[in-house]
Amino acid sequence: MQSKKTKQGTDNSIPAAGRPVSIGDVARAASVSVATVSRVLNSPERVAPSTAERVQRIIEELEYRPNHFAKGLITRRSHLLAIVLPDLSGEFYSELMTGADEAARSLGYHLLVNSTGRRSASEGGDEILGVGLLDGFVLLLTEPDEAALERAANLGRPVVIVEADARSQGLDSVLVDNTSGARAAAEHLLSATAPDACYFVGGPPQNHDSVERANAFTAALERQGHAARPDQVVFGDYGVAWGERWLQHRAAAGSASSIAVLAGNDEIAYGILSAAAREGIDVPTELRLVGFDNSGLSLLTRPKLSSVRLPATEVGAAAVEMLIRRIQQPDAAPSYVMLPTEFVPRESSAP
Amino acid sequence: MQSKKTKQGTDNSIPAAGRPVSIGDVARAASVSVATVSRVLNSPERVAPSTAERVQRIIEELEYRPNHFAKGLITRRSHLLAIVLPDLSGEFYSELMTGADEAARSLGYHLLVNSTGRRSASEGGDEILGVGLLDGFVLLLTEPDEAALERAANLGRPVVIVEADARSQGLDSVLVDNTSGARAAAEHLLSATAPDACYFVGGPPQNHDSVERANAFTAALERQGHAARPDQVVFGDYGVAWGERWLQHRAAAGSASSIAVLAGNDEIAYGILSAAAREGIDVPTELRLVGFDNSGLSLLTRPKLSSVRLPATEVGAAAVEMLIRRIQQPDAAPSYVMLPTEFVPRESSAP
DNA sequence: GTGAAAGCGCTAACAT
DNA sequence: ATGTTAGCGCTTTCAC
Repeated sequence: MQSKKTKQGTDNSIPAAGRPVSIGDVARAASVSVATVSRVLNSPERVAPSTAERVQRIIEELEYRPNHFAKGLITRRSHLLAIVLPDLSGEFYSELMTGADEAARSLGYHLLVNSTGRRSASEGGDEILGVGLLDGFVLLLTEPDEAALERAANLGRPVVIVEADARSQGLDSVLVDNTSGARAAAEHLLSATAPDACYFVGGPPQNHDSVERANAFTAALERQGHAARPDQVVFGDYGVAWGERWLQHRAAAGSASSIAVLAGNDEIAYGILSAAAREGIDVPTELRLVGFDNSGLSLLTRPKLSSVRLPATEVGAAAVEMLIRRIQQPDAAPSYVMLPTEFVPRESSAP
Repeated sequence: MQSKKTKQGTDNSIPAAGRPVSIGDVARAASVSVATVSRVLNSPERVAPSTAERVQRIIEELEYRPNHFAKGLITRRSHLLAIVLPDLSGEFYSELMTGADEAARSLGYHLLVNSTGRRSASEGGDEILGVGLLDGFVLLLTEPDEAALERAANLGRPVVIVEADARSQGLDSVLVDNTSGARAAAEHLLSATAPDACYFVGGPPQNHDSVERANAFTAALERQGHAARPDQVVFGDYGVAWGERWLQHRAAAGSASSIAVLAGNDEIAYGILSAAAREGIDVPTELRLVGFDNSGLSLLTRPKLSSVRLPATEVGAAAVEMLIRRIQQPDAAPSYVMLPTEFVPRESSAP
């Protein structure tokens, strides 16, 4: 306000002190209209090369930076995306975020990462969704949650769901296919170990991924004509201690040798590995072992841990790409992408 | 545009279809002026309780959501913050982000996390800094980089620097004090092991943290009247293999027993631990071991790894709090915070 | 306590 | 190819 009155200097092409340089300042300095400056910025082909160049020079001289609030007020676009997840830690999430961030950047968007603390992603979402400056959301649901999906669908904004099938709500979704990698891992083990000596030591029995991995394992045995015994497919949790416990138990029963194990994740595998070392069971000659997740841990262990790689960066990238596509074509049919996991052989499962 | 013409229904208190509900729609429905609605939203105490309540009800009925572009156009505030870091992965970063995110949320802000890929945080910053919708930035610099700091200072926007002292540029900064934790760890080792049998197996010699940790270690020995021999303080890299190499080397020389080791990070410690297991050296009875970073790894190993905890969440929270303070008081004197690391005793270093 | 009106900086018709 | 002008939705004096 006052800056209007306190304008100093006689050259009115120089903007008033204090106030940031506006498109009007540029227009005045370049002796063109604001519309032309706007065109130089947004559709340079529609302005004469000579003017474009001159305006551009002034823009740089004045260090003009467009006001995105004003721009967004009209375009209703911020080029800001949010990815909402339950937790920021964990290798899977950070890789996913990296992939998402890269995809966003390469498509001219920026990514707002938001953890919801302990609460469900959709709940926390409500909060961030309120921001209103965001063009769309990637929602990561850890537990399938129909209510959460519904809320997401009623957001009135573009949303992509990760780790849950949201087709029922007409939303785009991207999922991880545990089956492909688990199958490959199981077949790898079966290539040198009899089906009745193969084991799956899984994570929580309620966990969706855990069950999917188990099923792929069971199916692989079945394809060899072997119906898995109950003790061949067991569940526990995703911790090291469970893996240790499992192996100790088998060792005590004298049946921890000449076997092959697919673990529900790398931590379980690590537990099995260290317990085996303590029991004097050699990996991989006496016990062949494959983890899951292909975490950093799998490179640390001796022997190095074979594992199944999750398509984390790909998931992030795919989600963002789908989101941007939806922003640009709000009425396109919902798409559904399933990204494969991949068996990564290392020392711990060598035949 | 066309929605203006296609307004249906005779009750003109009902907003035209298609267009989002605006403050004007609310005003009309409540038979007040837009100014009053604005007041209800921003300074309810300045409006009569009865009107406030009525307006509030209409707001909810209509599910009115303020347009933050319009709001920001005037207030020049988005309540959006960005934290720019070189990499999204790593436990330290994710904890830091969690702390930052929580602090931001609790102060009414939202956090935009941005990785700069391989490039320096300040470089990548330029990109995101251009966004213009952001109220301020937390910049994480891994390598001290005077040029980057200068650019950050000339941003013309609130910035807080993490992991680098930016007082020279008049910027707020928050740092990790390696010394406190390293000192405590060293003293813990010295409490039961002679100074000439204590070792520091560090990370890269160029790394600032690495050197700080080494210096604190050396100083602790000195306080016991012992000047560290060259072989007592060595540098390598931050990998497992370096730890293994170091221990194997000592074992080959027959001097890997009855010693105490402070490792430059947990991975080095893990390397030392597994090599020790292979050499038949018991931890902690023959070799007392402390890691650094207090990573997830330290809970996985057997025995569990003593380590030094980095104040990751605290750093994130402090940075965001400082940033918000600066946004609110742009002319306050630059502050400088140093957060202590903390020794966490576990099994691997038990006397 | 409330309303009228003037912008904030920009884009997008519509003219020329 | 360029200029004029009318808003976008909101906050904020300034009156009343």
